[in-house]
Amino acid sequence: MSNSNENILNDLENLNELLRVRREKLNILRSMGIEPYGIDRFERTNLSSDIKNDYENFEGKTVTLAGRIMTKRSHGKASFADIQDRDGRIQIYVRYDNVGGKNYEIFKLLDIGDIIGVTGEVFKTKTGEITINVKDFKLLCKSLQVLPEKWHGLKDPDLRYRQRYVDLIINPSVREVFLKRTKIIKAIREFLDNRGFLEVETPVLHTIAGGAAARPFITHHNALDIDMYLRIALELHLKRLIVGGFEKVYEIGRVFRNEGMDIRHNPEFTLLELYEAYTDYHGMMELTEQLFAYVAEKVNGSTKIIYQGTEIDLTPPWKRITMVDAIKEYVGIDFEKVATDEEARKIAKDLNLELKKPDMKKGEVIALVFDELVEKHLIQPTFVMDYPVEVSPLAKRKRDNPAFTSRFEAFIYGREVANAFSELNDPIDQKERFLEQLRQREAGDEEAHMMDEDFINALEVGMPPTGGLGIGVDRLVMFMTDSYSIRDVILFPTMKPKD
RNA sequence: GCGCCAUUAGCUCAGUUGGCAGAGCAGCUGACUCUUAAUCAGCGGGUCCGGGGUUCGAAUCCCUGAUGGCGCACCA
Repeated sequence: MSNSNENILNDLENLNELLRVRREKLNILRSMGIEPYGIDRFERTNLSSDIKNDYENFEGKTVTLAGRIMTKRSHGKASFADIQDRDGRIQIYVRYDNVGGKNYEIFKLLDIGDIIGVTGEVFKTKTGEITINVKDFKLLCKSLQVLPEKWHGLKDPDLRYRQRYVDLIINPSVREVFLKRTKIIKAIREFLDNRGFLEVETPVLHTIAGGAAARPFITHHNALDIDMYLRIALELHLKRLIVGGFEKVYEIGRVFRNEGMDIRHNPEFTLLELYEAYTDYHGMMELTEQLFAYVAEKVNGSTKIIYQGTEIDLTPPWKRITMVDAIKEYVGIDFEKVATDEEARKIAKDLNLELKKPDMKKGEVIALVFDELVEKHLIQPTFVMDYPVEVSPLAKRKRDNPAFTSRFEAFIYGREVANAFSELNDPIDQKERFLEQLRQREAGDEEAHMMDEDFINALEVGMPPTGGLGIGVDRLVMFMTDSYSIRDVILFPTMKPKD
């Protein structure tokens, strides 16, 4: 302990001047009998916002507040400062007359970034600023780092993400986004709880990474000496719970996909999945549009939002169109008239689309054409229904057309925001589809689904007709907060270490 | 993974044709008891992202590496 203190002192000369000065002040304060990290507990009577929002009631009253010093303006024997607590900033006024000579000297040693508690009387300065006339103050924490400057704040994205704590101190709009994120998640829970859904928790560590097509992160369990996967979806466990008789379940949880990163993808992200027995994907469409409308109304006060300058109307009901009709509408090609895989592949080539593999099936070509040429047009909320069975290994086939499934994805601003289907509950069909995925895996598709024998067993026990829905919570938050990048709605986005 | 761009004081940014490293804020010293981008006077502060190279001379040009941003690819 004393050794490390000496080391810190010995290092003073190697420190940048600004940092050295702060450590020197720390020592001076200690020599004056102030221990800057010595206070365990500080009782406040109010937050800054209490006083600012209700000045008439507080005028002349004595209050105790605490917060971080954000600006300091000293005028000889009187000083002003702004302190920031969780609800905002308020000005304090510290006079030599009021606090005494020694305390005034201590106050002069305080820096922007230090955290103090103050007690004093509420008044308005002659320029009209609501202010605390400080009678007594305590240093609660000395800051040894320098905060970014008051005009331009912290802009460097690298620093903002790596030192989010500084970003949150300096940039009020960042704090607003994350407060809203919390409100959104709370609103989702309210919405689902009110409809009788049961919130559950399922494993994050999987021995089979199922429920989605994605590359998983691999980790290792030492005691069992087996590799495990971080989950890529919640789906297969939640459906086991439907088999188990819960009937309406949801989970809001972190999933992990070992893929590229960009403005819409973070390696770990928050997924909402819900399953409801005895309904189908039409029920899920209704639920999806109601959920979005509820959340928007709750956090923004309107079902209309502006995203990156575009007004988006989330008011139900949303447009519904089948994938084949959407392609007909936006590309002018009618896949109902396409009979063979060869014919479908020729269409893709004529459209200058690159086939991901030489033997692509018709359904895969339909999905490709949709992804490449239709998705980006779907700005207003749109349900795209009836996905090809080849790209939907967990969805129920349409009885009148088994090449397609009772599945939809919802699109807003050209982005997928929800994925849902009538859940496949035929264990034999499910097993065949897993086997087909395995064949693709053998052929080199690392993202093909894995076989999950126990899930097949659950389906053999019997799952009622069920509708299931997945929503990317981060993307929902992006829309509600008008955020350009997913990193702006994740407190600590994944960053590569420096060096 | 590929391409483009960025990286200069704690922060935000200038830096011309390759010729002494700059400003504002922050900091320090002094003055100032209702200021609020406080003011006034003075002072200090640099691994110009790292490593190589070209050159009499490199923040500036070339090569290479790191991190970040954007776009593309990947992501049904």
